[in-house]
Amino acid sequence: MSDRAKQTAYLKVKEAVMERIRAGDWKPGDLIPKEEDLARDFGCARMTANRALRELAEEGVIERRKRAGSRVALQTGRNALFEIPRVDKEIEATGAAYRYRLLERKIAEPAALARSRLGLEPGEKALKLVCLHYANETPFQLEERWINLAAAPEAAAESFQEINPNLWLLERLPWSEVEHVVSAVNASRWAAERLEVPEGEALLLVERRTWNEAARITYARFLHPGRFYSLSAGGQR
Amino acid sequence: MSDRAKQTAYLKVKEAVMERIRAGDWKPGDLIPKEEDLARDFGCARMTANRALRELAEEGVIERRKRAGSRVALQTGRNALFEIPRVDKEIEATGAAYRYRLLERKIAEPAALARSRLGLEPGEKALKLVCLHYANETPFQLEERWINLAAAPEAAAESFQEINPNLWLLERLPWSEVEHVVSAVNASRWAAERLEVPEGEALLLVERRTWNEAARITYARFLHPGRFYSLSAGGQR
DNA sequence: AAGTGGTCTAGACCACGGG
DNA sequence: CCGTGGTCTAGACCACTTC
Repeated sequence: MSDRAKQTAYLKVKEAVMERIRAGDWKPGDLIPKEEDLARDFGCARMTANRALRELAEEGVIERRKRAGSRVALQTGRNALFEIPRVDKEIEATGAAYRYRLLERKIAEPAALARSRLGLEPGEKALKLVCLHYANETPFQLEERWINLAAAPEAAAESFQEINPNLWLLERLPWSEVEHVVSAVNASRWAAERLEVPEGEALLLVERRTWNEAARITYARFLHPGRFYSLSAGGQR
Repeated sequence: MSDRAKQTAYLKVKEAVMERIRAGDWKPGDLIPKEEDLARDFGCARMTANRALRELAEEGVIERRKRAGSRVALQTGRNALFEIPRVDKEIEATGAAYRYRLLERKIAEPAALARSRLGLEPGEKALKLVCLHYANETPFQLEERWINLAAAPEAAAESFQEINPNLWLLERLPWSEVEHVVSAVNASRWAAERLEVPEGEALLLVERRTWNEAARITYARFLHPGRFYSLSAGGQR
């Protein structure tokens, strides 16, 4: 079940809020009490309530906006278990400097594979982006991404010169479903040149599809040279 | 590009610490200044420095222990959460026939890498197994596994001719922690022959470590040709 | 035993953004 | 405009761990 260790005050608040959400007292989209009220109710300082809510927001349980207050996140799913990896954070977590570069941007009809992943009809167009993510000036990830303009029309107006597509999407479109497929491929000449590895080198390919109730949002292929992912899971449940 | 937003004090501290780490001033294992000192140096409150260090610890950049101080994390790469393990029986789930074959079984001292994964001292021995898993008579997975005999002494009496090590372990030893590391490698001649693929073919390598409160149990390397993993995540929990 | 992180408080000012 | 979150402070006590 959940933590019974209600020793620290901010955890008490956090657990209590989660409990109300779990119980259905506060449903997705509902406004929850503001920090000040929570602090009063729990007899703690506002900073304590703040930390509880901040962590819940980081975990995706609630969404917060100034002036508008905190609401239970719409996506029923807990991002706590399945978070979308963020390249920039992963890289910075290793102590390396993160750099992003856009290689290509065009609006075109996707090839058959990408088209089916996005659920588009033949003839429909989408936004294609190709970009490179560097860790300390070394290519770390080559990204090939299609964005469904029907789901994210604002993308057509974004240059993606400065912000990476993943961040841009995360900030704008809530997803409710994600699928990852991981495989290994030999580097094509095209990929090898960009990743600065020998042709034929084994690359880790991660394909990701994201969608919500309304539409398929994006399909992306990430290519990584060498070692990459570390998935860890504790033994609960 | 990293954050230019040095507006907030705790981010200033965080960035500054990361910068020192990146620059190599503070190397993995090094002690970094304590909160109090950082607060003084940056002219902020200790809670502000605390938040900076707390976030760095959450991101895996540093490790903190009471009384012992904060150190630059030793492990350079990790992060990115995914899902919990999967079962080998998924071959059957695809409708293919599953077959298992033991290729090798011996008790020996593991090489350095495996030894450290199992947490053994030089000279200690462990049980090594090599086996192949087939889907419809096609090699699907090549498994190289070390079992810590201190944690699972019964394994020494099991032939593993008929039952695959994963199942055997699952039925006997409850694990509380699992770690997976996924990467891509080019097929060595040895692996290529057994998997019946060309040498140099890109293979998906999954390393798995399993342990419980008492001891490290097993370390396994799984090699897969071609496509392999499919993780999907909706909302649950 | 003592030093360090972990947390807490009761105030405060600011910035963003909904109304 | 003005309420809400975002952050900050200058103290404080506690808990854990190493010494």
